[in-house]
Amino acid sequence: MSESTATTTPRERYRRQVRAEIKQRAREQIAAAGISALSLNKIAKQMGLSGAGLYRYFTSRDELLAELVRDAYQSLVDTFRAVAGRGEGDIDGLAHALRAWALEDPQRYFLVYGPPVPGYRAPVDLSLIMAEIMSLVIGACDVAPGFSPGAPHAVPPRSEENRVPASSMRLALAFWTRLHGILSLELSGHLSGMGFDPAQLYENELELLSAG
Amino acid sequence: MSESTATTTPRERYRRQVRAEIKQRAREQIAAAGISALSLNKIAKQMGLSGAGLYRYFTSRDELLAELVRDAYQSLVDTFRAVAGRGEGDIDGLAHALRAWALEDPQRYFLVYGPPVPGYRAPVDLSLIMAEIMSLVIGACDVAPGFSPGAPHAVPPRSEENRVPASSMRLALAFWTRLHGILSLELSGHLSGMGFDPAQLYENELELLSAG
DNA sequence: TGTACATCAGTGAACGCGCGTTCACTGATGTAC
DNA sequence: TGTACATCAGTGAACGCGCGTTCACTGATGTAC
Repeated sequence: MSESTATTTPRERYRRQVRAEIKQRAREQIAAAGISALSLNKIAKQMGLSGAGLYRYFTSRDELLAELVRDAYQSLVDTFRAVAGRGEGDIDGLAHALRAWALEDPQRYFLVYGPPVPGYRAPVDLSLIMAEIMSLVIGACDVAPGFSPGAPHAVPPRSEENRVPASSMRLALAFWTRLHGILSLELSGHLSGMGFDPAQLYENELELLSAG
Repeated sequence: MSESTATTTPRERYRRQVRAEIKQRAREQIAAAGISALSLNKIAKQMGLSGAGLYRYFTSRDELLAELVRDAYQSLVDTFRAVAGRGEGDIDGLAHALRAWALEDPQRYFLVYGPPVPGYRAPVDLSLIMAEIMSLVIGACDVAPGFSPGAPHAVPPRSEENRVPASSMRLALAFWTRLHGILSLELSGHLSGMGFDPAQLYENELELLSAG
């Protein structure tokens, strides 16, 4: 009645809702048994739909999978943006957000940083999201205290063409590779049973990065 | 005739040869399209066998896959052993061997360090191999020059019970996580197109590790 | 050296299965006048 | 408010496919005496 301010019709709302539920079930399947276990028919069955019904919402399994990957990227950039918006977009803030994001859903992490399907080409908008992620990281490293992780003859990226100082770029790379090193080993189970806490290891590396 | 010194019968030799070829084709399939593309029937077809014929050599697809994983682990420990045997088993030697091993066959790398199948339990002998790999790394870090990657309140593994100094352990962990960080990002394509050379980045981190 | 038997590689047909996807359709919901 | 039409969610049957795996079998290779 007086809810004419809604920009979406009931049908649109319903559609979005069903799409969301499909993706949710898909994520659960992937979390439970890996990407190859993703099955449209199983999702339909879980939702009480016929298998064919799903094709009202996704034109193919590949499209669904592509959207899951997209969402995974998007959720990381959203997380980083939120942290930055709260004024906590420094090295520490981003690092803790990254770890929380990774642990919250390991399969989502691997959707982004796991082994690529050989021959798969990431669409352009994904590259843009990745670029934004990196630029947030570089921004955090830009205002960080002096840090020199490189040896004298280190070869940083040629940065004369953009305005990122070489030292910031080096710090950003160290940030990114070191933290992902811990996360990827931890999430693939290669740090467990070694008698120490991965979280502490993470904090260790983080302190080194924050205050060279 | 006079070749009675051979400990293997011709049949055994042939068997080993065919098994090796099956595994080789399997590796090629995985390298070309990922683990899920591994198909016994396709392998058989490639070799001019009927699909059923393969079951003389592997009792199931899972057994084949398990052997590939085993071989992957084994090839890394063999590589490390060889380097150590040549007297180059220091931090530098192991690091370069690790990188060469990873780049030589990225899918093999992911077989070991990629996303685990949720619910899969590694057999005991794999744990032993992993332990040997880590002990070679720790050994290299043991004789390395003084290094303190940890902040004052770092929490290294409790090492009173074994004989690995805490500082060696800390160095070994930094070695392992930092190098894998670069490798896993590089192999999943997340360092490309950023205008710098991953190999140089690797050398940078390595120098930091070798000479704190 | 020759014969009798056991071992083993490999075949071909068949199994059930679950998959993604298409198609013609029904019935409910929304829209225009 | 009522009628005529268009839109769209969802069904059910069917498609071809490739998969892993089993089974009874043939024929070649090795072994024992």
